[in-house]
Amino acid sequence: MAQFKSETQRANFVKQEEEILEQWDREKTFERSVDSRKGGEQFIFVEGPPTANGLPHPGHVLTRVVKDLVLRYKTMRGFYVKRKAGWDTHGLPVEIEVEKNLGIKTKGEIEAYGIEKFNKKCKDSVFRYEKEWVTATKRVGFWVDMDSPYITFDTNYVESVWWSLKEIWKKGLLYKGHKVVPFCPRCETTLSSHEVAQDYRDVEDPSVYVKFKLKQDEELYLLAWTTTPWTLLGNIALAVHPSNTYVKVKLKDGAKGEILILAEARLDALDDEYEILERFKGKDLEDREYERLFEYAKVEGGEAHKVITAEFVTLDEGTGIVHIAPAFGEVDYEVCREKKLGFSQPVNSEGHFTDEVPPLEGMFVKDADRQIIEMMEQRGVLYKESKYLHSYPFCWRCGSPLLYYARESWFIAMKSLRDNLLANNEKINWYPAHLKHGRFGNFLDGIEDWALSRERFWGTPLNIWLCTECGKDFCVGSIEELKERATNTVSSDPHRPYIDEVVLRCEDCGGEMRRVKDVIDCWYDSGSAPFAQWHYPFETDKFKQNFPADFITEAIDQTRGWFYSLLAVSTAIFDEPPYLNVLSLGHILDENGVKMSKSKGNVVDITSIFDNEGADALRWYFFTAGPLSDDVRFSEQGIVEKQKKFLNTFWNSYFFFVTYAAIDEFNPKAKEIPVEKRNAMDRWIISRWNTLTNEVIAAIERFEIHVAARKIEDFVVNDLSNWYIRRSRRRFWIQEENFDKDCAYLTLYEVLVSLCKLLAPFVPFLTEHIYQNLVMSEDKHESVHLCDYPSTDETLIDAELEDSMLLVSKLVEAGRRARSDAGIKIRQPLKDVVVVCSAEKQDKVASLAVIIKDELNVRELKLEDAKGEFAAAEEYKQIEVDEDTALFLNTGLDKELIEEGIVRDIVRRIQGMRKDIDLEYTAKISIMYEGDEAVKEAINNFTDYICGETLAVELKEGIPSAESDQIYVKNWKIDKKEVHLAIEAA
RNA sequence: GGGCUCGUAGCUUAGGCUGGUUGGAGCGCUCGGCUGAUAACCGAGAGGUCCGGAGUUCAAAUCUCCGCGGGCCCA
Repeated sequence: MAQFKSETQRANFVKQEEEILEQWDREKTFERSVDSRKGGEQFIFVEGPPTANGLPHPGHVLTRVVKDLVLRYKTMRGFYVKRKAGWDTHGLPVEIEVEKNLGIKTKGEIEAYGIEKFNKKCKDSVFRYEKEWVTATKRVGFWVDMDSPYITFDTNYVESVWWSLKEIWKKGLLYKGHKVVPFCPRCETTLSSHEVAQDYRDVEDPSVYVKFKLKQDEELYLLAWTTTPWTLLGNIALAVHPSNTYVKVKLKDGAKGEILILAEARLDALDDEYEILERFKGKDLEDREYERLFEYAKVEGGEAHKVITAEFVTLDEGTGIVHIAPAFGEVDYEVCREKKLGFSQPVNSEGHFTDEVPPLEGMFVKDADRQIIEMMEQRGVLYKESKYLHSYPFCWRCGSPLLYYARESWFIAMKSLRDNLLANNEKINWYPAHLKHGRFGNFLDGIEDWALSRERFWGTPLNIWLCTECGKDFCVGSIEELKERATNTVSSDPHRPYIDEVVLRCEDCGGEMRRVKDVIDCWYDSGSAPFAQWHYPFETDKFKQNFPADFITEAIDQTRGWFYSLLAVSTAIFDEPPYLNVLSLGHILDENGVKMSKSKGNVVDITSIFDNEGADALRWYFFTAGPLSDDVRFSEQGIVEKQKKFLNTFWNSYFFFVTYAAIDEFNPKAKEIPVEKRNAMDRWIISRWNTLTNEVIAAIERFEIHVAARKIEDFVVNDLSNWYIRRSRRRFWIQEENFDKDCAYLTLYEVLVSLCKLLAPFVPFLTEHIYQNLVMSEDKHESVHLCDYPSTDETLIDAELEDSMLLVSKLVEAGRRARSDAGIKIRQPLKDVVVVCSAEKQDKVASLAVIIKDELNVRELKLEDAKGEFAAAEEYKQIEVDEDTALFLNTGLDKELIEEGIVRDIVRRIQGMRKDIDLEYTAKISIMYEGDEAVKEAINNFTDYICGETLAVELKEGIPSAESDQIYVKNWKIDKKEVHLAIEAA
């Protein structure tokens, strides 16, 4: 039979991982691992699609290894786990990347360049870093099917998205309205909220207090405040808080004795002395009409210039009277819509005043502030003016101040689905749990309609056609329907500009129908993944078998991103939750706790981690760092430490085993020894392993990955390596056939193999490497990833034994402390140690007495009842272990003990010398020595012991003075005695 | 500005839900020991305003409130 392959003491993890990768590729291990579970219960996963137009960074790698861990685990637990990769390919970020490359900035420039060419570039750009993504994904060990991924620009995908929008349209949930969006007047484009967040600056704006004269009352003014005077041209209403107190005040002097109204809490805003004439609630002002400030702009669609009440009015700043301009503020727009007020838009799409405002026509709004203030002053409606410092958003591309500006937009009426969203959210398990009713639940509570359309180029075209004659809208739900209804040819590419050419016939009036020029928000694309990846409903089965998902995971920023868009789309169409468990991950910060970003230049290059420490070290670092929901301060040093502490220790446990198993030609298949026949150490480590397995599975099921990983690490480092193997070493060194040695081999072998399985989802490379060498198979490789996940054998858990061992380790600790206090090193044997404890503990200690004697290097262990009065002689050193346990160490020495101490020192030195000259473990040697009488006598009395320990065939006095390459000489000082030792291979 | 979350030794962290001996551990540091699997390990030591403040309580790292700082989302 095949022998275990021998290993080097220091592992080359990176090289091993690369070999494993090749092997997985060659042997299609991933495909086999999935296929082997066909017929098993499904565990459904949906991949949150990344965009491959930038390099993957550590955060992406984290989500990928977490996905991988859970999916490998579930697979090993017997579930059939399909893993379709996905790519998010549409959207503004892609367009911006292309604009940059083309050196253009405005929509006009794009149109001049040609939408066809532009979109072609977008399509190419999307996969610019595909190779890097695929490489990193494979390298980190994420098993996902990248050969047949879903791609959001695919015609099939687009068709499914169209179908879903038609469902929403049929339910009457798709409507056209206005949305106030941040708009860059220079780039002529709206900005996403993400882009807006990129450049907030503290700026000084004019702070103006404006008097609005109430109708019917002479010289009675409402005092309003604004920092954007140019928006006053679009004023439609003034808002007050319904229940706050407002006052009518008479200004004492310098201000013509006029009378103003403002919130009582904001009287500080007045510069003048005043007298309060009257107090009333904001509600009392409702519906009072006031005179327009400027008579220029047209007002359409409703009433205007009256006082309304609104809860959002605050008393933190201003006057408690808020100027409302629906064209320039989101809240303004909403409240006007609610109160059915009119709309006024005196500014064009480049941010210049239109001809509705002759004195300012053609002026850029921000530049008009000065002139507007002067105009107000002339009319006597300006109460006062000052400067105001606040943070205001700027265009991150060109640095222009952004304007908030009402644009036409298509909406999904999510507000009307609020209760359904909340009900579906109840069916979802959130990790961490606080998100469910915290961040996410609160967000759903205050949900707004989804502004779906984007006035852009590269995206899923909005599938709505409008009749140019009668204005009727029609939503196309499939390619087939499009072809049926089209009066001209339909391109096979559903994108702009081809789709823009398709003309339909209006069923009502026979007029021409043309498509709305917009594309849709790419979040809707990815939110459609559960069905669109299967081209539902055009291919039915696959979707039905894969919905809803059992598990998704992404980082915390996706709560209002993908986590929401999935729920929103699924609720609107199926009224079901699209996923049942969602794991939200923290972010990767740099070493100083600051977010990694390109602009700060602190993004860690993940490929160098792969090349230096390897994927397993990185994975283990992530899994043990802390709860997955917490942010991680990423440090390469931390990864190196994990490698040293955990991977090396695991490797060395394995290395120890194969090294001796090779020497002994141990064959695990030839032995079968029931656990109960093995010794206490064996039964203990097996019990510990079974306890561990229980804990690990429970923790993974709770998504407490760090708890599982840390428990395994503790087991490997402390229980297995530093206790079981260290304590059992001598059993492996026995040269002849021996039952106890077989027990040790078998136990260590079983634990290592089981550990490989337990650890396989965590560190898939190292476990594969070790497993394949341990589980020998001549014809083909078996993979650890094709194994079943281990389960606990409760009959092998011996709680009492685990307990006893704990007590033993405490006693050993105490004994060492006693030695340390008495200044007697461990190599010096001592006569006895006395343990005073309860009868119950005595039994436990007695069963493991050998271990204590050996660890403490004492000849005898005596037990005394705690109740009895143990009178220790003078030479006993006492140490308290716990309330009812004490340990007494006999520090008295006699000649024999001293001699043995010397001898053990000599053996230790010789072993060190063997190591110095790299002797094989099994090589025989000759020993030569020189020393004083005491040394000579000790050596003579313990010749057999020395020879046995050091594999010496000869032990003689005198070291040849002649230089020889064969002889290795070293001079030592043992307890202040000069000792010269020499060894030579025999 | 709002919501959520995190903040424990130089660094990484346990404990916190359920308040109760001197707040544990690892890395690093000092001293000593052990070592033919392990740049490993063991013993002792130095190192803590448990972010700050207030409150509840006989008792607060833990519960409550207000701040400060990091992160995310929203404005």
